[in-house]
Amino acid sequence: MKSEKILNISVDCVVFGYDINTKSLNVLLIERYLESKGNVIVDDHVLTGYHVYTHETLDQTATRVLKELTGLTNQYKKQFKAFGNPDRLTNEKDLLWIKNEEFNARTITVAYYFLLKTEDVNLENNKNNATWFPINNLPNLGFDHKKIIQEAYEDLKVKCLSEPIIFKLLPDKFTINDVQDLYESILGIEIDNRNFRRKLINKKYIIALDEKQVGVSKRPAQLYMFSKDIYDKIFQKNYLISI
Amino acid sequence: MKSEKILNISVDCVVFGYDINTKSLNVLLIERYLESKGNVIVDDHVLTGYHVYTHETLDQTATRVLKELTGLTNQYKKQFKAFGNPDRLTNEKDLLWIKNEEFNARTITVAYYFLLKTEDVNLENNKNNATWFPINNLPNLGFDHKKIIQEAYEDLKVKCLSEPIIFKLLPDKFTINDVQDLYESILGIEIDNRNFRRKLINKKYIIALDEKQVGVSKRPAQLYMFSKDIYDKIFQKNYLISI
DNA sequence: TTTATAAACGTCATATTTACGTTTGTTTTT
DNA sequence: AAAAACAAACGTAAATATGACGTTTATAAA
Repeated sequence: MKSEKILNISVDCVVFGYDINTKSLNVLLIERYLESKGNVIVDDHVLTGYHVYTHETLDQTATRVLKELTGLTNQYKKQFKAFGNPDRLTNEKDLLWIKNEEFNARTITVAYYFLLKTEDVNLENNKNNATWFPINNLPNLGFDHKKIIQEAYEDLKVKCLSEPIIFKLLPDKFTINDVQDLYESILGIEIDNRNFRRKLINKKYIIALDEKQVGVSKRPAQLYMFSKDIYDKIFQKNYLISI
Repeated sequence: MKSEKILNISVDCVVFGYDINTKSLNVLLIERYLESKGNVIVDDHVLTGYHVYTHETLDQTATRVLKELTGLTNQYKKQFKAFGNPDRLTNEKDLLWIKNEEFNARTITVAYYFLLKTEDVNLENNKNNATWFPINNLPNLGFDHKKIIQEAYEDLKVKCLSEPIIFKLLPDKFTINDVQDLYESILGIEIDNRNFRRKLINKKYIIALDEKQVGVSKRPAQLYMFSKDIYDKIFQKNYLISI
């Protein structure tokens, strides 16, 4: 680690990963553990984050934090909100933790979320006991990180309806049902398969490959890919007012 | 002004105001002026903003900044992005200004935008020479405020298509054509009046009043209002996937 | 009373959505 | 080799929404 001045500002990262096998939208959390004189004082989970170095952009901090946690670079990243209430880190456990780690309780954090595939992350021998948790079954969370995750999730829900970010959570080659399963996971709704299928297949930027699933125990499904190039050409501007 | 510690974090506010008479979407800017030994060194415009006090939430800072500028409270406010690149305030003029005002060049700013009506703001005897500028005809801007305004505007463009925030820019009682004019101003497009009219009138939350325009030199138009209550009931969730 | 003009209404073709039923192609079982 | 199981894939008809226009109407001003 370079020795570098830090600002009283941090970046926290909500790492969303989709597990295509279990059809589960997960969040990557690290363990926060502190004991004193044999007593466990803090034992919960938090988002991964770090202070912003003086020479860094906020985006660079986020990228660095993700890389240190997962080894991954070039993943979809979105800055979605800054959190800076004076009372955001003032519960008892957090204050003990802050004292131990020697940072300032009034830290403003700029929160990002990442979208990636759980299968791309190797969690073996990671130092922070990083673990995936289903978005609907989160553990006890420290600081105000429950709120941060919730707001990230809300942003994701809204955004996936109007932008093709869903494909960031899927492998390059996917089936129509994969996409439907993912929408259902994120939104918590059921979608009619026949209508969804037709809608998606009719998109110019959803491209059928000369490939099918392999190793499945039922009729193997057609594989598709998403073409960002075609998408960008079509959607210069779609001014549909749908209030 | 209370004497209060400040953090190395500021809030900048993009104040959007719609002038229903000139049909112009405007941004409220203040003058930045500095001379030294008779020479004008800095003379341009900037957003209004201020450092975050240690006791304040970011939202409170934004509210305070708007109040000091316009006297208004309870206006629509949205935190849309944090800007914190190390080089964001490093051009020559900005450095001179920063030196003069004695603040730190590495200031991270959390940017908000407000939506209100120009007519609600009284600009007489305001200290900062605050002036409205049409969004499409902005003056020279200091710091990275041009970029901040552009990003606010992009966010507004996207958001006004899917959320009824447009009514925050209009008086409580408006005509259908007022709404169309505003959409056209914001989006820079032309909309078919007959189709727009039908679409809007069919919304349950657009309520015809027992009132018409007064003092117009043509057939006076029917006045409508927007009902947030009805809107919220209808749009618990509208899961239309429109990627 | 007429005229000018913006407000307001109407129509039709096409596209999209919703709500279902049916067929097909694999793998697995018999 | 045939049958069964089942998800993948296709189909259809009604309802709703959209896009592109033409027409009528109410009011103020002439």
